[in-house]
Amino acid sequence: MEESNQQQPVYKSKNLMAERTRRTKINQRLYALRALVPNITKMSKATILDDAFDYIEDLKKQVKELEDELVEMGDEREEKQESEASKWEMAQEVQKCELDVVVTPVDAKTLEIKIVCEKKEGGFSKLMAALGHLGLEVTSINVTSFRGVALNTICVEGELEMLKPIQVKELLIEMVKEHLTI
Amino acid sequence: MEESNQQQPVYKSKNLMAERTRRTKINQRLYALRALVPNITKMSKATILDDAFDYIEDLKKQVKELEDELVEMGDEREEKQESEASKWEMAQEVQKCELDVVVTPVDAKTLEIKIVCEKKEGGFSKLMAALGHLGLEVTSINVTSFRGVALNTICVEGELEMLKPIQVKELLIEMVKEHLTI
DNA sequence: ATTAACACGTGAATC
DNA sequence: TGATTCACGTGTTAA
Repeated sequence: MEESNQQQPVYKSKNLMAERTRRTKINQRLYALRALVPNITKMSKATILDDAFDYIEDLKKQVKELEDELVEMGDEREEKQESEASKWEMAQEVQKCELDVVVTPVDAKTLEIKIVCEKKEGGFSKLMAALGHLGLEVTSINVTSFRGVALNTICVEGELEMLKPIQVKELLIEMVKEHLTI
Repeated sequence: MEESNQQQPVYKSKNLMAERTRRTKINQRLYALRALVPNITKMSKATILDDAFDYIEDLKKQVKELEDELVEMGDEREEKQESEASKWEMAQEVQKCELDVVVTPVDAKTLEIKIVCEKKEGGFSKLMAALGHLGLEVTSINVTSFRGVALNTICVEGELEMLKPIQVKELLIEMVKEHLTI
């Protein structure tokens, strides 16, 4: 119950409202800051600032560590890529060939390979070895031969980021030319 | 010039000093915070808090991005390590393996061979080579592998007068034990 | 002279 | 109760 006869304080300063809004503003920012900082110990103005300080230092440290770790990994990654690239270059020598090799990507890790070639003693083994050497894991094979012609359907899985179907095809053509077609 | 008769203010509150130290404390933290934050626009209390807020948000964002990037790289790295490790483990496990080799005569010249064994790098090639060495011509192969276990169904033709199914089986078991089970 | 920002002392509330 | 913390109104100062 508010009484009508209560004193209305008379304010001398003109900047009263300005000061009020200023304080409100500061407090708002302060509380916003508090909301942003986890692990608040005490909700005091001083401690809020203190925790914010520590938190910023923590974040700075984290950023620095993560950046260091990242460049480190980046270096390793580049090294690996480079080594694989050189491997790849070695195997890159490709000639034209009129064999029937079809490489079809199934999904991100799987290729379907169809090869029609002349059947040769030991050739199939070498084909398997070649696929293994490319880092491709054979998950399924179906081979039938008739009258000296072999029909190979092979499913392989592997890291295909660096091994595009067309490249696999060219490698296989070379392989087949060299070892299988005779 | 200070006069000796100037009024010394009389303070009513007892918490005057406490309040003074409190304000000093808050201001110290505030200035410390300001020193920690780069790109200060205006040196006002409100703006200091505001800039600190934005800065923390910025740092949080940076940390998150870096972490994501790192996790991504970490996954790739782990995958590679894991693949190589599994390869290594597979290559190391030589002894323990229960084989399942079934040799069934189809006709006078044809055998159907079923082999269930652990999948090994290059093992399949050796199996093919071994069959060739036995004078058996492979006319049909079907291989599927799942979780490191390979299921081979092979049809071979050859001169079987001297090569009974049971002998082929024993030879294959030995062969698989020696080269395939890994 | 107007304004924005600040420090101060004080009363009140909280623990 | 004392000790802390806060909000408030005010005076002051620099732009």
